[in-house]
Amino acid sequence: MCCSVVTENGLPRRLRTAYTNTQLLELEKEFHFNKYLCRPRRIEIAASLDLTERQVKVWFQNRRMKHKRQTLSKSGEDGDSKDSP
Amino acid sequence: VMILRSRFLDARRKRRNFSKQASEILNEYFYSHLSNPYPSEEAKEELARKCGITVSQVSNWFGNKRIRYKKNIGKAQEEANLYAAKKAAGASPYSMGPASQGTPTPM
DNA sequence: CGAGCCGATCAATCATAGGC
DNA sequence: CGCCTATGATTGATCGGCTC
Repeated sequence: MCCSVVTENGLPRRLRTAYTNTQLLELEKEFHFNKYLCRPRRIEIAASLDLTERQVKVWFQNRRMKHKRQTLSKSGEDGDSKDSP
Repeated sequence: VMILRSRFLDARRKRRNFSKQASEILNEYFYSHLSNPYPSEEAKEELARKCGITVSQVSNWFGNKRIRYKKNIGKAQEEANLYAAKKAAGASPYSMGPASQGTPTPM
């Protein structure tokens, strides 16, 4: 539905749309504001960035996962024996 | 598409290939579990320790390996399979004991 | 019953390392 | 030295399972 599963010859082909820097910048900005979006806000953002609600929803989910992972690695490693910038 | 991809200079991908030993360990596990190359979280942690890399890196490695292996099948993959099977038989890697990680032989 | 979230994975792509 | 392939990392999107 969202991404044309181009069945050019019977082979499903999902396309990974490349978001523009502007879209990513706005999404990041919003994410810093809230980690979770309410429906109205999602609709608003989707419209302003020309993305579907689903894409915005998925972007936030992936972003949360990424955030969790980064947080985990930063505090997850105890007195390891490594550098420290 | 070439003008807008700097990604604000992501401090990304300053990668370094894994050590030969780490690759050996990962490949041995992969080929000895070809029917289900999906290590559990615990197995990933153990592999990560043995390889001296992070669990995320282990996940990345398996993700890449599965896809790239699938994209070949019938190539040197067969050979790699034999190579791994031979090693598994010759040496005594793991092949079990997910909970018993007593790894007295780091190499 | 359906919507959103999480965790894992897929799949395509980016960017660099390494071999020739 | 440049070119080409191998390889690690990133990320848009999907899948199954769970919660509400």
